[in-house]
Amino acid sequence: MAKRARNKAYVVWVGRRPGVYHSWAECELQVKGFDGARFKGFPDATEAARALEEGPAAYWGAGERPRRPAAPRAPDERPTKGLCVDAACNGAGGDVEYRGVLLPGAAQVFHAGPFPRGTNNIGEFLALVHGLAYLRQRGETLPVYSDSRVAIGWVTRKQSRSGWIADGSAGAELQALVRRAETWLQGHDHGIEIRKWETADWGEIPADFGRK
RNA sequence: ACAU
DNA sequence: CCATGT
Ligand SMILES: [Mg+2]
Ligand SMILES: [Mg+2]
Repeated sequence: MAKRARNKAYVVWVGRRPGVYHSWAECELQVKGFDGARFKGFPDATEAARALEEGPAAYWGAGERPRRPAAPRAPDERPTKGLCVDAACNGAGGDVEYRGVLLPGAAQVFHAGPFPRGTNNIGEFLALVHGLAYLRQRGETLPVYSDSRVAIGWVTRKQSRSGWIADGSAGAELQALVRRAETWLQGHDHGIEIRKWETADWGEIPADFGRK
């Protein structure tokens, strides 16, 4: 996997001991639980050092993000019929749960978890497969919506590509559920339409857990 | 970069 | 700010 351009240096303007740090772990010690802390990551130590001189004012936030999400761009086109699925994960390696919600109305029709030691993508994948099985069992012809490109991709190829599954670091229960989901996909021609939920246009998917 |  | 993925 092409690694993301990750921050390598962190400037702490306000914290236990202001300065430049070379790992998030070090930075976090200076900043976590420190009221009014101001800090930011940079690609390298040179940029971080310059930022330390300039002060935090040049770099907007103080750990605060916009309180409200951006407004949907096309709420008029928001789907009114279908099964929406979503997952929640308490950090990579944290607890995973997922659910499905039926439109119109957004009534919850299934929910599973929390299961220990998973990832966002494992949850999104299980949610989507559960949605397909749910619709198939009832002979429903509705589309399923997911906001996860990763999950849609895995389901389309009927196999997950989770690093946490591949190397066995996911919880045993999740490991088994993913395996079962893959087997189910490979054995059923569900014929259900899978659609991407366009969050930027329509707002959060109705199945969202609202924890962000 | 994009989606979470 | 972190992490999981294409
Ligand atoms: Mg989601
Ligand atoms: Mg969500």
